Amino acid sequence: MSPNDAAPRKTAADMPDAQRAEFGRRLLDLRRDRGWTLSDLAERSGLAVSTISKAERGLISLTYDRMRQLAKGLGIDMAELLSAEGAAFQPGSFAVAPKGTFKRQETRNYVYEMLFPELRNKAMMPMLGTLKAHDLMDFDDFVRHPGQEFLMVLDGAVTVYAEGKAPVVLRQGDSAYFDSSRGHLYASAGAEDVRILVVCTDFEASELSGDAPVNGASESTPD
Amino acid sequence: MSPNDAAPRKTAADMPDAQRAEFGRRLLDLRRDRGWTLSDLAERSGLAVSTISKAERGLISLTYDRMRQLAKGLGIDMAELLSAEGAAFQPGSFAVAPKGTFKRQETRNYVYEMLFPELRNKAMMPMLGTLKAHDLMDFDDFVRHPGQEFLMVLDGAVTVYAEGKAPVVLRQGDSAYFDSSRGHLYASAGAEDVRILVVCTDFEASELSGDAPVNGASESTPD
DNA sequence: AAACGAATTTTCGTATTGGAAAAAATGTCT
DNA sequence: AGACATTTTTTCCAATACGAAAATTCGTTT
Repeated sequence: MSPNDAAPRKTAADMPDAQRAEFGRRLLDLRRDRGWTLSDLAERSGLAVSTISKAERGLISLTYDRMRQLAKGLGIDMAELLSAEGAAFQPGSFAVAPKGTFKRQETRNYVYEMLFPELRNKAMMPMLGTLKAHDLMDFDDFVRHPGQEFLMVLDGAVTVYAEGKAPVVLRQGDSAYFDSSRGHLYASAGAEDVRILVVCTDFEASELSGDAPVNGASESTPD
Repeated sequence: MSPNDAAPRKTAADMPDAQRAEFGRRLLDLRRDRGWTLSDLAERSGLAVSTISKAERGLISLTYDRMRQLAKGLGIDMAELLSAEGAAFQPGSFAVAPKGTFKRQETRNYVYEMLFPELRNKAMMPMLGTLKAHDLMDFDDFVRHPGQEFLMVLDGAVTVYAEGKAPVVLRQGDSAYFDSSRGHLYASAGAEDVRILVVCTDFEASELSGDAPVNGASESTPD
């Protein structure tokens, strides 16, 4: 392999801007919530003024050591510094989705009916799905995503394939719970369509960020 | 100020070794728990083998971007990557609960069927419940717990009371999603029993350990 | 013990972070 | 509006992160 063929180094510039920018905004908020200037935080944390400024604007990606210094200077722990990056789930939120109220979401193997798409930053992502009988699933690519997944069969029978395990058939009322970073795939197990409920955690917002219109409106009234 | 008086740049070498080393050990444990080589994790995360190796041994301080990549590759979120060694959901977990497989859990107002009680440290707590028709609910005490809650009506009609809101009636197939620290209560809305599925986040293990007295327990005990 | 493949560590060059100082922008007061 | 102080951003250079490849170590088989 000649030098020209070397894979380009993945640079910070290749990262999605949104995540770095969100962290920066959070850092800025934490500082301003305290009424501090960049100098104040610099003194308390031991970081340079310019470094903090650049981090707040998402221009640089801080190292672990620097983040520890910042957390200490802000009087918080690392989890808090990194938690709820961006907007948090709206306190007091209450939303209702009547049957048939969802946002359609297509993936390679499934069509999902996302519930409560208007609720930002949910810890859980509930969705309904129908698996057609005799659909050919693409077994070359198990689905994987960080977090955990709960499956309940509402109607029919589904075969659940989990990487490294024998397939298992679940029927109406049965459920499964698993680490969703493990490869997994669902398929109808019988002659009829299957109706399932899936609830996932830890979805990246960008994976579900489509702004398509909601099929019907659901009440969402924070008080 | 002469150049000799300039404050020396705080280098990574000046950081306490213990914290960086601790992070490195955690990263190593996370990888080994999965039975992965450095190459495996490198592939999944997009980081170089040598970078991961150096991070595990505390030789370098990873940037935020790189840590995000690692978390994604490991199938965990940032909080878990940075959390102190504590209880974690078992990587690769996969559990099936056939209909009727649950642990009974009684609270003041409800009797729940907890699903997957054997899975420790779940991000979600799925449970089924039956609300008896004509049950008298104790309206003096809304239920509250930190986190978020998803409700789906499997059969029948339920009235959902949320503090500060008008009651809303949900029927089979309807669902609700809300901040569970907001006071809430469910009651049968009709002449027949109601079957519901509830999935909660952020439960303290102690809240569901069954240690609480069945009747007479005060829901207003601060934690 | 030797051979071999796999896994990890080391090396070295490039890219990026990080800090100090200068420049620019912003805020306050008259 | 102008003067001045404060805050933030930009600039430039040194230090360190990072990746690819080479070297070393480790594990398995004969």
